[in-house]
Amino acid sequence: MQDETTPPKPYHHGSLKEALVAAGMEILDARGLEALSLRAIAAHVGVSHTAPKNHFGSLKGLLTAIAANGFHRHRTYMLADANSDDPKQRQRAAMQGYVRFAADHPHLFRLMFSPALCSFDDPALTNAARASYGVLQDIAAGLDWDKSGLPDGARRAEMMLWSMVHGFATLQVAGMTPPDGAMLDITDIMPNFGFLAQNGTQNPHG
Amino acid sequence: MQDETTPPKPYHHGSLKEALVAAGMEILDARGLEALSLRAIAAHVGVSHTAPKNHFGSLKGLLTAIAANGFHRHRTYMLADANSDDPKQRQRAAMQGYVRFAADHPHLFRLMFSPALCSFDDPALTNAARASYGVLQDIAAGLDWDKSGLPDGARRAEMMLWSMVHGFATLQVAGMTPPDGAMLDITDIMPNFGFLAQNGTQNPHG
DNA sequence: TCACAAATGTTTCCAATGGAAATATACTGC
DNA sequence: GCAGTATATTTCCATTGGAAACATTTGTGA
Repeated sequence: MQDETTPPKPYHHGSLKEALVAAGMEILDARGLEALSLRAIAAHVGVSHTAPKNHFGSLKGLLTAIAANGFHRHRTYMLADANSDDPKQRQRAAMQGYVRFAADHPHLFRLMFSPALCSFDDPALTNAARASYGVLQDIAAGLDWDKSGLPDGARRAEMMLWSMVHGFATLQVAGMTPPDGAMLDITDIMPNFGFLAQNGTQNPHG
Repeated sequence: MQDETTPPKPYHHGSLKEALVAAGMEILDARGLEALSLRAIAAHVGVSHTAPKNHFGSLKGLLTAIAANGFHRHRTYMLADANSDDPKQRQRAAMQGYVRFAADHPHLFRLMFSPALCSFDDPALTNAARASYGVLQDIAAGLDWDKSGLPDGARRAEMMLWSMVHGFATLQVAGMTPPDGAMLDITDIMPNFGFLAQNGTQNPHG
């Protein structure tokens, strides 16, 4: 009963690993994190729900690979305007990229910061996450917000910057905006640290 | 076969609604958000897994009630030192309370900010969340960080404060601390806004 | 007091999920 | 060619949330 002109579906997929990650991304963006089941991903590729086990061990392993891929994209978003001449512009772009990524891929963003879903013991994931964090580190290094005299200024600067932008993105993804709810830009809530200050069109007083 | 001295378990619980919420809290703190199933909560109280439906409609309804209760506790944490004479001390205490709540009840904290798990259409939840947010609003109102000249300064001050403290708490709950990982205090990463500056023992340079 | 409705719980059943185990098929090195 | 490994399927199972039918208690109005 097999049509001879169309070759039968091969038993082996050939690049199932990559296909599963790609399928997961599509499901995430199209139907959300709650729809991202092992069976749904497998069905999207056209394999049985136990096939992924050979490549990822378990659902958590697959989600971990998806999250790692997400961190690569995340970093790309932050480096969007990395070639700009103006360092302030680069800094602004990185912050906005962090938030824009979360807005464009809210479910992927949630997955990436859910240790219950993906394993941060996996080197591929931790390396990707660290690379993404590195962009923030570079920015924080150029920051002179700290007049306290406390030690560990660099680490505290990073944590301040990360907390602010991550909190902003997280709350936005969760749909939690202040009561009256108009959309804000991350650069509009940043204090003036001697960076992000001369905000061109938006801040004529800089 | 029923022992006549011990009355048989009554068919009706009497205060199942409250008991289920309390059971959920205990499971959250003891076994985590992933263990918080409808059946687990019901079993903890000693009723069938369909009994909660009469009071909460569905699992999501029950989780919503638990989250609402969580926001009340959250607010209590933030108001821990609300009677202090020093306004700076009150502000510090509120920030630290926000973070301390997340550290003490990480799974409850995650639940409270998971719109996929609990319904923010429920007035009980939104009211509790708003009350908690009100504490932050009061603090932000006393903040003079904004020299930008942009409009909506109050709302942006709130969002800045909320983003920073929520991001810090969220990252901490997710186990994401900067690479070298020593624990920081939220007040040690806050910029000097003319508040939180004179940090007594920790900041002799204030 | 009694009939009857409403509220509260239970039992039973069902579909969906992730995973384990056994099996089938294809590739690879010798 | 042929054994051994890698890849994928089929089958089975425990767990989960929910729907439906039924049981028990409580409340209400004549």
